[in-house]
Amino acid sequence: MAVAARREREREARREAILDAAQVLVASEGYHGLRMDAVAEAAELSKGTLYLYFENKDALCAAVATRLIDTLIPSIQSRIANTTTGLEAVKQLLETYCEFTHDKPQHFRFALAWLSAGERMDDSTESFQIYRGRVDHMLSLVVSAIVRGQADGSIRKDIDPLPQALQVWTSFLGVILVGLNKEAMSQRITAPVDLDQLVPLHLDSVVRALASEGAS
Amino acid sequence: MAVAARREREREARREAILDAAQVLVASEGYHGLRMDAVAEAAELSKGTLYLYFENKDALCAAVATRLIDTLIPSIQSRIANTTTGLEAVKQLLETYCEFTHDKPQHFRFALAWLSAGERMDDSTESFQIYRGRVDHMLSLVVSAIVRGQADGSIRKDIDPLPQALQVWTSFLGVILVGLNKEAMSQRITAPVDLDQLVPLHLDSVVRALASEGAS
DNA sequence: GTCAGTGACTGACTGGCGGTCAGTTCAGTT
DNA sequence: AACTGAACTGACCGCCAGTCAGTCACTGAC
Repeated sequence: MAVAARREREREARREAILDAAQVLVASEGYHGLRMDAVAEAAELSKGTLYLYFENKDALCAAVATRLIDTLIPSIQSRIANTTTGLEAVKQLLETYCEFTHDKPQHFRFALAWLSAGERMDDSTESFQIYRGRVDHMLSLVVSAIVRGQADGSIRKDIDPLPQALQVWTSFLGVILVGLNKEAMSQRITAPVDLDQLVPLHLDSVVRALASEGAS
Repeated sequence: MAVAARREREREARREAILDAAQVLVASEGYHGLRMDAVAEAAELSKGTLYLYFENKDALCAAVATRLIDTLIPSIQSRIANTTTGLEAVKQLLETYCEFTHDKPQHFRFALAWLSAGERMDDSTESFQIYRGRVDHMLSLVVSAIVRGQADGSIRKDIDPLPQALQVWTSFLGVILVGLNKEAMSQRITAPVDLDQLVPLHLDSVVRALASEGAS
């Protein structure tokens, strides 16, 4: 039955088409602005069809986020490969992360910040489990960079890599979250601050906190 | 006309009653779980009446958040007053902040994290402007602690207080955000990490990054 | 060639919720 | 007693995620 194989391919193509449509819309409208009707319209399908491919809106969003992270991880890995110390690797990792968020702010605000969203989100779907796997993977990159830094002496040895990696990650998240929606933030904070300088500032803080005493 | 004065008091009391009801509900249901019908029910009013006191749901939420922050600020100020250095003040400030979030996680997750919410929120209401004022105030406490630390030598002099205060604040936000909903996070991250240790870890990082070279 | 089976797709519909507004109530005024 | 207006009400509206009974196109068996 070559038919079944073709059907499978076609199905996968449809799924990708839906993801394409959703990705464009999520960038322009944000998560809450994303309408399933609009996705259906953009994908030239009826709304009901979307639900044959994704359990619900959150599952669709998780799949979009997963695809986005999948473009980020290889970049990070290649950047890390060219570093001489673990501390440098952490720095490169975060910088790559930043460049991506700078390129496609809406996408990554969504893909990464979503994780920390306080509000209810359906995390029971298969799509979400896959997304979770990607996040775990990114976190593991931070952990191994720290471990490597401890081995080569660039990072303090009195820290526990896993919790520290989470600290680095989550604090970065906060900075990115605020830095990404400058327009809204400048409405919400009176202080005349250029939010673009926030990220390098934080990067510097993280490096200072991780570096071994003697390191430059 | 003593009548007008009494009316004004009664009106204020109603407003407070609505806020009481909303505060309880926002703690148990979160922002998205908060239903205006439920608030009306809890306040023993009809839904329409809520809109005589608050322009919309976001304005109501901003007012709740403002009240919560108003309980936090005095505590922070008294804690700061008893410190010997600016660096110590920053530390105490963040710790106080933490204790409050630990006591009433749902409340402060809402009150503080809300600011950084990526999603659209009506920030045009008067209630929101007042809320914004409180956030500015909290931020200014961080700024002055840093300035003080630079004066007394406990904090590095090569940093710009305002952006650095924002960096401290926003990175803390990220950590708090994740740390607060441990249950959900443990669903979203496979790593076996005790999220409670995240906050002290971050506190330590912040202090290390701010401290002048020679300081202990 | 036909026809029953199968999977893809559709769009009208439901239910939940934020927000509205014409109408009711009643303390206070004249 | 008649009037005024502020407080309050709840039925109603529009929007949107999610559903489901029904249609359509293709396939493989006979």
